[in-house]
Amino acid sequence: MTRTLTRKDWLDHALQEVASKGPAALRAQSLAKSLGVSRGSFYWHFADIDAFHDALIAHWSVRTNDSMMADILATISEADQLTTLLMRTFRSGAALERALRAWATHAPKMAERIAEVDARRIGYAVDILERAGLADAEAVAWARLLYWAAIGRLMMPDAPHRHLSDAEITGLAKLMERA
Amino acid sequence: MTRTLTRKDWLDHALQEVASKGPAALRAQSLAKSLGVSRGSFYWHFADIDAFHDALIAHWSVRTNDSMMADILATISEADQLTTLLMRTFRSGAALERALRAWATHAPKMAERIAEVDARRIGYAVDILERAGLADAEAVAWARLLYWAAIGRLMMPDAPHRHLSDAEITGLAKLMERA
DNA sequence: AACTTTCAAGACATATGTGTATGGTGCCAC
DNA sequence: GTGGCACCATACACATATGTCTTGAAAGTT
Repeated sequence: MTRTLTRKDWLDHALQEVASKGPAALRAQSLAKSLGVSRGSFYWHFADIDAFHDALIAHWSVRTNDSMMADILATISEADQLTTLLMRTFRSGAALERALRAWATHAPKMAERIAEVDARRIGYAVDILERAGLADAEAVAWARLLYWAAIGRLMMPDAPHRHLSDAEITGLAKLMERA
Repeated sequence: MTRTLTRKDWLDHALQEVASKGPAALRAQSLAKSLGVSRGSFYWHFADIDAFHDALIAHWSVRTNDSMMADILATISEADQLTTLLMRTFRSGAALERALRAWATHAPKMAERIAEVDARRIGYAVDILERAGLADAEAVAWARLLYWAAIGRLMMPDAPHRHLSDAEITGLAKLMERA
């Protein structure tokens, strides 16, 4: 029941819109219409479209990094950490991440942040694999391969297979342990 | 030196544009401008934007399926077929496929064709792995994992790593054979 | 109560997009 | 050589986008 909109309201709403309608929905007029306000509000909170995009990317970036690490570190068993990471990557905000990665293909600033997130996640996967006993080079190779597979799966268009079951994800983790 | 443009000219040019500028470049006016003609030509060759998109998707679909299969079947050694498939997927028209997959995230018709291409490629990978001696279930699991990794790698934003060397791809193929 | 700040509406200029209708130009057939 | 067809330009009506400016309402401040 907020009488007026905040900067954060605009950014949160934009994330919803891009997740469901794609990067083309990230327009001042389109967002204003779906929010039921005029663009006067938009141009009060943000200097222009570019500044808005920058703010949106930053908003998503901090939210993603925070939530992911907290979630993984909260898992009790060390053996389950890889499974948790995989699940988190395969599942979390699938539609949003899919849309943002699509956007990133032709939005360099978004691409930078995505690259940061990827590097962080892969690094964490390497840590887990090394603690599980894999040699350095092998851990890196496997971490990359598994992470690429996670992203590739995420970007696949055939919806019925998009969400892996817990069993399938656990199976992937076990498959890796055999190497 | 064609004096006038053909339907195919428009489609080929559109593929170039979407590869370099993204799905947002698939507009009649934008394409006409970059071709140095007016939209009169566009609306003579195509009924409307939707019909153009359909034609573009079909154009890409046949081109992709034709070239991929011809390329793979032309490889001599059976042992090299997996490597060829991986290379073909990792490399061929990377920018175009990246852009079209980005487009497909919010264009159902494009998503359908992408799904067809994916199914075909994965099916072919399964064949190769089975001929190499893997059991049915394992061949399917590995084919999917490797193909997802290929796509995930393709969609990664950090450019310096986008193109895998021959050695890295061969390494992936070998990594799989150990399982 | 008067004043200021915060937020949003509305009008305006301009750019870019779609789609139609009409007219023009070059080429080929006959 | 003229008639017809294929291809494209131009003009029009309309929708949607950005960004600026002016006005105004509602909340908080003093």
